[in-house]
Amino acid sequence: MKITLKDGSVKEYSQPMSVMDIAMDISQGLARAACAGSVNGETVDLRTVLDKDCELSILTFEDEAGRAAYRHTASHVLAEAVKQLYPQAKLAIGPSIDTGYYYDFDCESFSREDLDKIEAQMKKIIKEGKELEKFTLPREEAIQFMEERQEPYKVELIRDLPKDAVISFYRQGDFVDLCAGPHLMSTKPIKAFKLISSSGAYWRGNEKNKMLTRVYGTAYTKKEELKAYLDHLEDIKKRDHNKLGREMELFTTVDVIGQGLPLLMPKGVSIIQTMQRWIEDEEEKRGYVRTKTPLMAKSDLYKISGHWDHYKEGMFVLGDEEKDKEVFALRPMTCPFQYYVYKASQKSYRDLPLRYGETSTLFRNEESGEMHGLTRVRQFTISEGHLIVRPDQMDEEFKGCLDLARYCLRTLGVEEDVTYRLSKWDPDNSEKYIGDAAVWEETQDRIRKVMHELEIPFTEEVGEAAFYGPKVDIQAKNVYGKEDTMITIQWDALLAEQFDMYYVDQNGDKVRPYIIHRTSMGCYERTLAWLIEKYAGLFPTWLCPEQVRVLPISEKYSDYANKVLQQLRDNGIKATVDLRAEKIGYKIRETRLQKVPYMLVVGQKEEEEQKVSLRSRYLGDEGMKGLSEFIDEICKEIRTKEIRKIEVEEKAKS
RNA sequence: GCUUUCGUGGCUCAAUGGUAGAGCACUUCACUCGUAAUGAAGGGGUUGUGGGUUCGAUUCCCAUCGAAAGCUCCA
Repeated sequence: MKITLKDGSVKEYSQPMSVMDIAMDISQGLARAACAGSVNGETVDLRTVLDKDCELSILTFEDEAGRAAYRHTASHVLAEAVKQLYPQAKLAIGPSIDTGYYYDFDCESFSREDLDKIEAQMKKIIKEGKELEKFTLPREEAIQFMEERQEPYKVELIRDLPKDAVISFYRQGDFVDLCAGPHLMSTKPIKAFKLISSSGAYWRGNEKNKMLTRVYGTAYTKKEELKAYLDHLEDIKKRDHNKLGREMELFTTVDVIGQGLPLLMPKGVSIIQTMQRWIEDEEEKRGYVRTKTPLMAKSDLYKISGHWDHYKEGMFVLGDEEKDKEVFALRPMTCPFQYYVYKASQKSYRDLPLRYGETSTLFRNEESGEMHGLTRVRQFTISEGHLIVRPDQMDEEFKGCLDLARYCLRTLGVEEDVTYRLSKWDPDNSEKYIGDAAVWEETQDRIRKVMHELEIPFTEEVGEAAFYGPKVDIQAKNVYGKEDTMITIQWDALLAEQFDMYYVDQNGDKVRPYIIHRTSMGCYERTLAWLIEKYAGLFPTWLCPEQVRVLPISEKYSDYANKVLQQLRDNGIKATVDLRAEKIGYKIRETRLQKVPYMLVVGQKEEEEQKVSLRSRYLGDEGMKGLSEFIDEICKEIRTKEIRKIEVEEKAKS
């Protein structure tokens, strides 16, 4: 048999060989690093015996699938340790994940001390360096085997496997786990691992099921890599918007005001205001008209829209249908309000497309565990818009929305940080949606076509659509890797019917328009959170709540400092002055810590020459300069929304 | 909503079943200063809230509100 290796070389063997044997034949080093194999592109266990010609790569920790096998074995070590320390614990599942692995147990929850004990036990197990042995059992025997071992979750998993599936197990010493693999040959190579945390998780991810205890861990081949990862976890906490945003006085929360109701403070408002003005102006350039519609409506409206049936528990309802003549609800979206703006007069095909925009405050009654900083809140403001278009204009208008969204992302400097997702309906769950299958398939095809034409890479996700249509969601990850929707563009061929919207075509017939629901940028609160984390608080100058601070050397130069300040403000620059009787070093330190991009130091020299000494976070001390020259430069930077690279090292805050 | 953890001056944190302490910040005074912390003095907490146990609770128990991580959810 001929084995073609990654580098193109060919090995010939006269008898069947396991992947591990081949690795050993190539080199001892490779055999030591081997985690799994890849045969004709398919990941296999090191124990897999090859008997036909094929292409083989030996996967190590450097390969994604190899890393997964390595960490999966670490999760088995975790499970073995838990079973040794807590024999009554029942095993559920324990896969590898991006950042490591986890294992779910049905048992008492673990404290940090418990995790430390488990870690120590894992060390012992690894030191013993037990071999992992793979074996398979027929279905009935597999069930019986796990029943004898009193593992009800494993029994359930086996019962759900296809009838003809080969059921494999891995054994290390006394510990046996149902597992498809692949795994390392022994527990010995696991060099650097750490249990990160413990939390609850529902069995099979269903909240109706029992809550199990999940232990998260990670594992690396080198101690330094593990340390680097743990340091990274500490580091990202510093950019966490929920911490940094409060520290920088962008927002705060107050117990008595309520969950999910952050208070935006002056600096936070400044950033949001800047973005809002920019977006509103940009939309106007692109032919949008603006509406301003009520924050609440009678229940009747939501009954027409379908929200009363599909989304009532997510709304803040004012009043009681049993007792009150009128029941109101705070709006969770703007759609129907703008539809009634459309319906206020009769429309011709010549009027379309109509692009309505509104800076719209919405209310959603999220469950108490869902709220988070500025990213999941109960009241938020969004650059919401609805385009009422003729069916034949739909593709072009949809493209226009994507173009606007991408312009916004580009300008904010986050274009590279997003992924695009086509969110489709779930045909197996059709009662969650309105309209029939044909409409859904057609609109999904048309969105796909648009995305291909624009050459935007995207993934597809079943069951993520709105109840009235499929959509393109633009997703971003926060510092912890958790994904959120930043921008959404939704294709709606159905709601016009619900609201009896129409236009009159060339023939004088009434025709249903299509609707695009879209945001040009995510909600302002969430976008602010995203930018805080993206820039670690060092926002591009045009977004900074304070762009320049004037620092007089002593109180003697207050008058000149005030004069400089006034000129900056006259030019629309967000500037302040620090007139306190402090030393210049102190004022500079404070200004840097508050992340103000530019400082203008003024003293005797500057006053005599009518200049300023510039110090920026970009280049540090830049020396004396004419004030108008500086104003020209910064105004240009602000006008072009430039994202300047920060060259000056931030000194640690001690 | 569920599991776990947490809640001490504006912020970061310390402490003990026996009348709460530090640093930063704040206020006042002195210094009038040249590129990351000038010095001194002072004010500020019924330890999230409400109960209970106890001679005594900030510490132990219960409830409640809020926060963090994860799960579920996100029209």
